[in-house]
Parts: sequence; C-alpha cells; structure tokens
Amino acid sequence: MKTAEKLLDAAELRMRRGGYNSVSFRDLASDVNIKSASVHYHFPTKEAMTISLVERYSARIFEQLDLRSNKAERPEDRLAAFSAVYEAALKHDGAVCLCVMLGSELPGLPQDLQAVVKKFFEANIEWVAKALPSGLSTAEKRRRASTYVAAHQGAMLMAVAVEDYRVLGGLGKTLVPSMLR
Amino acid sequence: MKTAEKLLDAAELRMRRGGYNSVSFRDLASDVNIKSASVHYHFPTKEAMTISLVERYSARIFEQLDLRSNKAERPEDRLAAFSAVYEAALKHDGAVCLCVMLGSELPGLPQDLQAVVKKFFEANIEWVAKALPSGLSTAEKRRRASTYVAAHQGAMLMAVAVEDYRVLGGLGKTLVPSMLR
DNA sequence: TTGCATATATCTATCTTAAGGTAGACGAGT
DNA sequence: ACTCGTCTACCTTAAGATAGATATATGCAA
Repeated sequence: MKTAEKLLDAAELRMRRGGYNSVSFRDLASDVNIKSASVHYHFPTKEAMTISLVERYSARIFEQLDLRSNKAERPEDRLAAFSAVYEAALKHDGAVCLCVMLGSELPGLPQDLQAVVKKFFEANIEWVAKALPSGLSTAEKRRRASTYVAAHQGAMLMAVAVEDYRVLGGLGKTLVPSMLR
Repeated sequence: MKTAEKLLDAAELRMRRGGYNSVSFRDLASDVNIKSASVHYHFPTKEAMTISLVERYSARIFEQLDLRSNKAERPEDRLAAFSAVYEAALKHDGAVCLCVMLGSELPGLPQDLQAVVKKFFEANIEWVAKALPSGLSTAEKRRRASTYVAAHQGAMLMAVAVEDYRVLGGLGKTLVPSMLR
C-alpha cells in the first residue's frame, strides 16, 4: 500500500481517538516506519493532511450511505441506513466519527480545515433531510434532520465516554417515530 | 474576586471552546494578569486544575437543574428543564458543555480526570432517568435517558459547528414525545 | 549496452516555538 | 517573623517545519 494512504489510515485512527491536537507527525511516522520529516514529503503541512483526511473520510461515509440505502424507499428505512452506517463505523473502529472530534475542537482549528468539517455536517443534514417524508416543509425537514444528525454525533461521543455502545444502538428505535410524525 | 476563581473562569471559557489541549497555563496567566509560573501556586498541575474545574462545573449544572425543575412534577416538564439548562449555558457562553469537549478527548486525558468526566455523564443519565415516567423498567429508562443526554451533547456540538443555535432549541419538541411514549 | 539525468522517497540534522513544571528570590500584609 | 502571592529565570520535552544529503528506480540518448 502507498505510504500516503498508510499515513492517512494512522492519522484517522489517532484523530478519531484523541482529536487534532493529539496527533503528531512523529507518531504517524513511527506508525508507518519512516521519520517524521518524511511525512512532509507526502503532506506539506498538518492542516493539508487533515483536509485530505476529512475528504477521504467524507467520501467513504457517503459511499456507504448510498450503498446501504439504495434499495430503501421508505423514510424509516433510509433513516435506519443512516444509523447503521455510523453504528458500523463506531463498532468496527471503536472510535467516534472523525468530525465529532474535529467539530468539538473547531474554533481552534485552521480556517480551511474548519470549512471542510462544516461542509461534512451540512452534507449529513442534507442527506437526512432528503430522506424525510415529502409532506414536511423544507424548514421542518432541516430542523428534524439536524436533530437526527446531532443525536448520532452525541451518541457516539457518549458511547465511548461511558463505554456502552448500546447508546448508539438504541437511537433509531427511540428517534425514528418522532422524525416521521 | 479570588485569583483561583478567575483562573477557573478563564480555563472554563477556553476549554469549552477548544478542549483540554488548547488551554495553556500561559494563556490563563495572561487572562488574569499574572505570570504562568504563578498559576502553579493555585493549582499544582494542569490535571488538578481541570478536575477542580469539572467539579465546579458539575455542581453548577446540577444546581441549575434542581432550580429549574423543583416545581416541575410531570416528566415532560422535568425533561424540558434539562433542555433549558443546556440551552441557557450554550446561549449565555456561546460554547458547548465542558464535558462535551473533555468527553471527546477522553482517551488522551490523564486517568483521574477521565474518571470525573465519566461521572458527570453518568450523573446526567441518572438525573434524566429519574425524570422519566415511573411505569418504565429501569433498563428502558436508562436507554432512553442515554439517548436524551447524548442528543443534547451532540446538538451543542453541531450548533456551534454549523453556527445555528436552533439545533438545540428544536430538540425538546422533537424528542420529548418519544421519551414518554 | 553503457551512462547520464530525472523523479521519487527517504534520511540526518537542525531551527523555532511553546508547553508543563521547578527553584528560589522578592515584597506586602499580618 | 511568617505567610501569601507573585515574580524571574530556567529546565525538559515535544511539536511543526525546513534544508540539504542520499539511495533507488526509471527513462532516454549516444
């Protein structure tokens, strides 16, 4: 596998566990058995690397959302697909969504990075809003979608904090009815 | 006001904006017009200071929860009080809950600090669980309470990220019915 | 085929900045 | 005299970043 990809893998894992400031080029370098200075060959700065990382992560999430929902027609099935994607990510990697970490640190992050993180959240809200019943107004859809996304982000955070992954699992059951009502 | 309190105020604001790693003794010192070495007179280490901070913060939150709910008997009113406390905190300070920040960085924090942050989350879940209708089983109460707390934590995060505080405002309306059903 | 040139990917060595923390002096109030 | 709160000066560690040397593989021309 290419070194750049390996670096992104290492960075993703670390960042999803400890956030932007917990990741150092030295750690990443030792993860892939090179020296920290060599990391700059692949990514000029830490900000640039993280932007690449968010973009790769975002693409993967939306790919999976499409995959899991392409046969789902009913709103409740599409919402369930959304939950499933994040539940799978949490369980598979034992770490929260990358943008939960970056979102919480947002004001302290470099400008351009802030922008791509915000874009990720907006895209999530839009995806969920589109999944909601067509009878609702645009504003109401957006309100509910924000709630739904927020609940998932928060649930991942709590699940790791209290070490109980069921927090995320219980979400759909509890939340979906209020989304469709 | 005492210097120690002023330091905690400064630390709280900074930590709620940027997390544990974004706070330095030098910044805090300059916030209250002393030198960074003097901070160690009031708090021996950064970890100790942050533990004090979380304890002060936790006490304040639960004080306000009791205050806003002492006349509330019905579950929906007590849940509304919970939402109101965090909405007020978000709007007043323009920053998320302290433990959203610390919770997201949890694995990278010093051990003793981790413990008090977890305790805060547990206490929140318990408070909400107690507010739920008495007809529900203990397990079901806990599941719903976790969801409710998680949704609020996530909503604060998203509200700041997408710069739209209504994300938190809309929570109660959307969520409370599913809590009581 | 030989031989030089270029691109790729890494290295060593070093710089600068900032962090948490410590030791010990100093001055003001009791 | 003693305590409180602050100071100056310093230590150690780690971070992001840069410069320039080095090795290897690829491509191309004589």
